[in-house]
Amino acid sequence: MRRDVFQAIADPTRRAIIALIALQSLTPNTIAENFNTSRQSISKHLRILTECELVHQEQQGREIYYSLKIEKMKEIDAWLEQYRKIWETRFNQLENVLSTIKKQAK
Amino acid sequence: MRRDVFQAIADPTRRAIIALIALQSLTPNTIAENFNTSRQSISKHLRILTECELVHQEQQGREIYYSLKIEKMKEIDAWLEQYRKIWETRFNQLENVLSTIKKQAK
DNA sequence: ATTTTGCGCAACCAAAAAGTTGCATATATA
DNA sequence: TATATATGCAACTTTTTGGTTGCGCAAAAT
Repeated sequence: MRRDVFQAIADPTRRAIIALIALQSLTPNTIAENFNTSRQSISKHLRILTECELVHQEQQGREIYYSLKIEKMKEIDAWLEQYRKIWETRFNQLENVLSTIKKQAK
Repeated sequence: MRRDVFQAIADPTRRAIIALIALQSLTPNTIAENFNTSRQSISKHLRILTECELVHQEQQGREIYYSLKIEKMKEIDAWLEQYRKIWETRFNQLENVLSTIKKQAK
């Protein structure tokens, strides 16, 4: 059972859940109301998100509030960093080319 | 058949392929040499990456060179942006709290 | 011209994932 | 106390995915 952040965000429903609980804690039922799927399937997605340590649970009476562990999202950001470097370099190279052309035009 | 960038990067082999061809174009055979899986399975991953428009193919005789379309990676970056805003805001809030504590300490 | 090489594609298979159904458990409420 | 509500969990089904095998085709090498 692969269980990492990349796997977690691969599913569109999970990305939508992430977006929902990014700013406020919500219960499974409330989350499920936003989708046209069953509570149980949302529950399953929440379990996966929990296993990936992407969400935090807080029991309050018989309700469980789920919220996003935003720090975990930084893992994706960190992975992306290497590619960000590449596209920035390419952009700079393009800039150099453009400025060279400019100079030659004078 | 869902086919988006998030689905593409969900598989560790595909992430490794992306890393491999990020800086230089490679043929399927060369890519496959870096893994202990068959050429065909790599070929299949390349097809998925192509369908997601994450890679670019360039035929050269009977060889096909694959390279990363780095711009596509920016889609992930764009998606991440909304969460980056959140964690930066939270950091600033923490900063405010800390500076308030500092002031009170004086 | 024949053989080898690089590749994609389709068919198949096993494993995993997504969703459903049914239940158990704990907390509220009447 | 009996009932309703919120939830997790396990079993089952269907769909998707990753991988293999076996082709066919075109380009290179012999």
